[in-house]
Amino acid sequence: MPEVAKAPLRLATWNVNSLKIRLPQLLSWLHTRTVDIVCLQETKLTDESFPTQELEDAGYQCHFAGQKTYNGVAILLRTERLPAAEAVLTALPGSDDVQKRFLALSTADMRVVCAYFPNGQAVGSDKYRYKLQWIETLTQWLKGELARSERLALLGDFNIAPEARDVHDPLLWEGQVLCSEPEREGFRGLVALGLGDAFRLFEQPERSYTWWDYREQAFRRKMGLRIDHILLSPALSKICTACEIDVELRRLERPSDHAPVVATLAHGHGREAR
DNA sequence: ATGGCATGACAATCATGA
Repeated sequence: MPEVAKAPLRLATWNVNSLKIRLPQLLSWLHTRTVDIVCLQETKLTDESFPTQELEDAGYQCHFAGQKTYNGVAILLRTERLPAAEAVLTALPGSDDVQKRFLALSTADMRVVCAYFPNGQAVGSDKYRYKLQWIETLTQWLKGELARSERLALLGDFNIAPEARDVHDPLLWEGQVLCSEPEREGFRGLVALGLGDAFRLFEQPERSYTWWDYREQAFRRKMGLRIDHILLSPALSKICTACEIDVELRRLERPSDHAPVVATLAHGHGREAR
């Protein structure tokens, strides 16, 4: 049966490294790109200081889970396009984590999960063990969530470069944090739930990365890692028509060290025929 | 030599990031 054509739905994830500093860039980006769902990490803002008014004025409904100084996540929903969020979760169930790294909500018959994975600091450290445990808890929760929601998207800063081609110098990074085998196993565990790496659904340029160190002119020298990802359940992978990294934001004055990743879905609310 | 930036908290450096 014929289906009414709808404008594509665009989902994005961006580690802003301080929303206070990056708000002008975010507003300008939202103004020039059409993105419907925006997941942000490292807002570094308490909920009281979240720039709700500015973002509502820009046409977005705001959901956030923040804390002072570190971490902090948010999901922006384009009001004109999307119904109000439901079933909002501001903490990862099964975790007693005080760090604000997780936010989930439902809109347009879709479960959207925004995640800021722990960095891990160094292989073998306490923070590394915390990272692996956090990934395990997320994976277990997602397993149940996928049983309930056919249409699910996991977006965020995973702090994992899944494969050698996601690393500018695989030998230099071999076994290091962000690239170690246990972390990559964690990533593959998420994929094993049925989640597809939207970026790898398509042919991509070589040396595609989402993070470059502020030091050593790493961006200019293409010394990056692909650690920010959009993972889609099978029903969403099927309607995903594009996924790209918006490197232009890394070129700006006073940039975040991460660039956004944007995925396009062929239609928004339309259910797949059954 | 393990830093080099950047950010926030805080008031000279220090924790953290990746």
